[in-house]
Amino acid sequence: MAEYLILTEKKSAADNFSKALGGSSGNFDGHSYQIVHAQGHLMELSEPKDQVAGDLKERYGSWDPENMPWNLNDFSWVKEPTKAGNIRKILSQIKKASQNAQAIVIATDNDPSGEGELLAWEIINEIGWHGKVYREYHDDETPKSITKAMRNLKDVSDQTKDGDYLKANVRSRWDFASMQLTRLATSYVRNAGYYVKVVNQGRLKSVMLSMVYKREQAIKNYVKKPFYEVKFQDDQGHLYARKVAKDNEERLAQIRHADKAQAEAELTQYQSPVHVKKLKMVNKKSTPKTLLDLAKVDALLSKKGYSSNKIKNVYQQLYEAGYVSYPRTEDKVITSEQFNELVQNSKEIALLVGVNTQLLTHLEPRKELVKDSATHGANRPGSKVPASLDELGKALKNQSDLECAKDIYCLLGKTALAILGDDYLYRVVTASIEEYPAFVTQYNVPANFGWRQIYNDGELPKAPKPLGTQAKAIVAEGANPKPAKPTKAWLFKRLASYGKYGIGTGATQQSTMAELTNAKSNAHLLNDKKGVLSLTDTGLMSAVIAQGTLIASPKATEQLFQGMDDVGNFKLAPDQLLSTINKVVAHDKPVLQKNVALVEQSVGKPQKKQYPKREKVDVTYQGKPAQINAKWGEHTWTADELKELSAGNTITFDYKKGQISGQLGEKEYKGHKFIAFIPDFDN
DNA sequence: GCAAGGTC
Repeated sequence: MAEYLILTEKKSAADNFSKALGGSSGNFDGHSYQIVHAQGHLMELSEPKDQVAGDLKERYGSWDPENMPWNLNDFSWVKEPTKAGNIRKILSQIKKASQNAQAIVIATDNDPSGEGELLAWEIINEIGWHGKVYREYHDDETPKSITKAMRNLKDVSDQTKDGDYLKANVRSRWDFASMQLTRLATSYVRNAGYYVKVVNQGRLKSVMLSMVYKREQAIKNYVKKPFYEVKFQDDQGHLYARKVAKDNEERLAQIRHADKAQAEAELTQYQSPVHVKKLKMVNKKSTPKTLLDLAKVDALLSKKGYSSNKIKNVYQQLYEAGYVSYPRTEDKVITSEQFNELVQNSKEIALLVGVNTQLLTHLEPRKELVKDSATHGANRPGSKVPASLDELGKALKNQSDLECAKDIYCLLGKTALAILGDDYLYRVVTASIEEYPAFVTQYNVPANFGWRQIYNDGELPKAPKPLGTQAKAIVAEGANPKPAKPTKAWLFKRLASYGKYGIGTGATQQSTMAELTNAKSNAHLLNDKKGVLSLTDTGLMSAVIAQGTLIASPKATEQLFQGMDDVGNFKLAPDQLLSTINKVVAHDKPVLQKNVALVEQSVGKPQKKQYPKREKVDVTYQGKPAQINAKWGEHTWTADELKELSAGNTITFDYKKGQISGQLGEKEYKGHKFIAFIPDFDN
């Protein structure tokens, strides 16, 4: 009988706890223990209609705008196990193990969002545990950190006083309540006559779509404004120009002439040719960049044409086989242990990914990349190094993903090995025109490529020509820059760097990107062509209808997260923060309604035949011939199923993540009676 | 059918 039941977030964490404490059960520091693990969140909030009293079910099941905003006091906030296959089994295992324990130790990921506390308390509440609960706070999953944390347990038995739980819990309710905006947007667009599945809105999705939309508009509205500027050009081609700060419009207007003739007039004021004067040459160096996160891997490999969905799935399979490190890390650095492992495996990895081992010379950890604390460490090759790249196929369900797996491994290998390369050394040359010192030029001369020979995003810079001796005044043509096309790399960067908190976690950004760009998803709102994004028709509707709303503003997340900090510090009551979503819905509802008119401007009038006529098949119901839809949702009836249904039998078939049972019956819609498949859950 | 957050 174990005294402590140690609950970790996932299997890999349970394995690391087991290593640190000396087994999946045993004795540590005078206490007997047993380790169990969750699998991320095991519970999720029930459907809105299942959280309210009987007479309110219709209202909260409805997508009709007249039923919103919701009154959040109507909600019970009851949760149920998630739909994934083995969740109930995991829950019952944890419950069973808890029956022998004197206390539960929350040992989930220790992250400031409080998500680890939330998913632990969801489980603790679900199994009906009312005993002692402790929290340990590990910085990373090394034995040293885990044992240290396990010696410093905090009693958190009262969950209403666990600030981390409170903040994450209110976050989850706020986000859940934000689904009203999807219902509103979808209903308004449908009521205007458009055929759409769902017009998604949320504080992450809407912001992503809005960013792409605004960039698309900026490209569409771009008007090239050429300007003419006097510069000097030396006999080696280097250009000398006057330095002006970008925001110094007054000075820019003096130098950049809209009229070519003005520039030509200015040109005559200068003598030409003139002399080049070298001002200085400074030695500089740059160290390897930080390692990758999943969003960066996604953005870089999308250039090769892989979808976000494929990268997510293939990466996960490589992780499960031990070939790559944990995918959904927030870390951009690694620990010394992780660094040592990389050094040990470096030659093998280099041979696999095609890096010259002689370049691996910097075996001392650089302090900006190797820190004392990092939970999973940045994305990099795993502990298990394959004997060949083809061996990665063993990890894959589908061998056609092998090329993608190899590209992921090579990218991770090269970026990780780059931190074992020398500094990149270069010289910065500055020169000016002797007669007109305001005209300057500056360029870099690479001296030693160092780590950039191991990994460089794009081509290595070429050595520039030497400085010339003489220069001539010329009229150079320039223009206001055309906005670049929106790409995944651009979007990820904007999301991550917004405000104090960023918008969405790296892992959620990548999985949301995968959802939005997946043609099979209900939320297929973005097209992806080698990493270049564009809005689908529904995506455009979603973005257009959300203009001017709070949900599409990054400030919504910023204020929510600021409020979460206050909830975590007990400066703000959770319900106070939750009520801010009511204000968002109240503000956004009329904006969405008004914006429907803009949808017509951008995608045109709805076509007349909106809802495709469904294909019918013949059945028999109570001895009489009838017709039903050939498909139920995404399921097409087989001949056998139709036979069974016609015989009046109940059939069961696999559907999405579960099974559906039901039989034929009568249905009524708008006064019209017909025969249809009635699933059991409708009764 | 809906959110965003975990996870396989």
